[in-house]
Amino acid sequence: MASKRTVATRLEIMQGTLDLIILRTLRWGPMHGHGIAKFIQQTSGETFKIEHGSLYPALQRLLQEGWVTAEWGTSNNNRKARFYRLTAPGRKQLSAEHSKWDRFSEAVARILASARTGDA
Amino acid sequence: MASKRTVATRLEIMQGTLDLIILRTLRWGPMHGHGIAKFIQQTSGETFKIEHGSLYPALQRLLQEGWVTAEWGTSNNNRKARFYRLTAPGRKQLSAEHSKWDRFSEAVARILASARTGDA
DNA sequence: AGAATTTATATTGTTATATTATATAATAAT
DNA sequence: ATTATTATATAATATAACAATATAAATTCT
Repeated sequence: MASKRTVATRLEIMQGTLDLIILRTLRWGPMHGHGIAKFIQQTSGETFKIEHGSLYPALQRLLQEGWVTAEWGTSNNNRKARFYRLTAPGRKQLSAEHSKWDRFSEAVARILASARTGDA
Repeated sequence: MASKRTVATRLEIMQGTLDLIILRTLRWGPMHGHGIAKFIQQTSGETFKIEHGSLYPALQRLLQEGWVTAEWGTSNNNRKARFYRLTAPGRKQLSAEHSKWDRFSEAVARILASARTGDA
C-alpha cells in the first residue's frame, strides 16, 4: 500500500521547450493533439503532462509559423481529430531548436558541475 | 583571421533556470551581482550573458525568499558592491532545483533521443 | 582639475508562454 | 437515455527574462 511516496511529481514544462518536444514527436509521423500529449507523457516517463491549455495554443503557434499543417480525420477511437504533420520548415525548425537545447543544457551542465562542493 | 564564423550566438536563459544557476554560483562563496554575472558568462563558455534586467530582479527574488542574504562591501576594484551569500534554506532550494533540472533534462532527452530519424 | 569611461546596482515596462479554468461536441459504455 | 471518455479550443492569469533607463561612485585620460 501507499507505494506512491517517492512519486516524483510531474514537472512543469520550461518555457521554450514545448515547441521542441512537440515538433520532435511529430517526426514519428502525423498525430492528433491528444495523441501528441499522450506520447510526450509516456515517453517522458510521466514527468511531463501536457495541459490542454498549453498544447492547443502551442499547436496553433506551430500552424501559424508554418511548421506543421493540419487536417481533420478520424482517430483510432473513431472520433473526429485533427492530425498535425511536420512540414519541411518544421523539420528545419526542429533541427535548430534541438541544437539550441543541446547548447543550452550543456552550458547549464558546465555551471552545475563542480569539483568543489564544499564551503568555498 | 576571421575565426569567428561559427560564433554561436548567446542564448536566452530559459525561464526557471536563472535562479538555479545563480544559487549554484553562490556555492563558491559570497559574490556581488556583477561578479555573479561574469562568472556565469565565463563558466557557460559565453553561452549565457545575464542581462541587468534579469540579474537584479532575480537577486531581489532570492532575497525575498530568504535564499540569500546581502551586505554592502567593496569589490576588488574598490567599488561599492552588494555581496550575496547563500543561506541554509538557499542551499536546500539549490538542491531541489538541481534535482528538478536533472529530471527535466533527462525527460527531454528521452523524447529527443530516437532510433528512427527517418521518414516515419 | 575636469571629462570620459568603467564598475555596479536598481526599476519600469514589455513580451512570451505555460497553466488554470471553462466551453463545446461527438462517440462509447452502461 | 444518461454518463464517461475522447478531442479541440479559448479566455484569463501568472511568471519570469529582457530592453531600456536611471543613478552613483571610482578610475583613467588629458
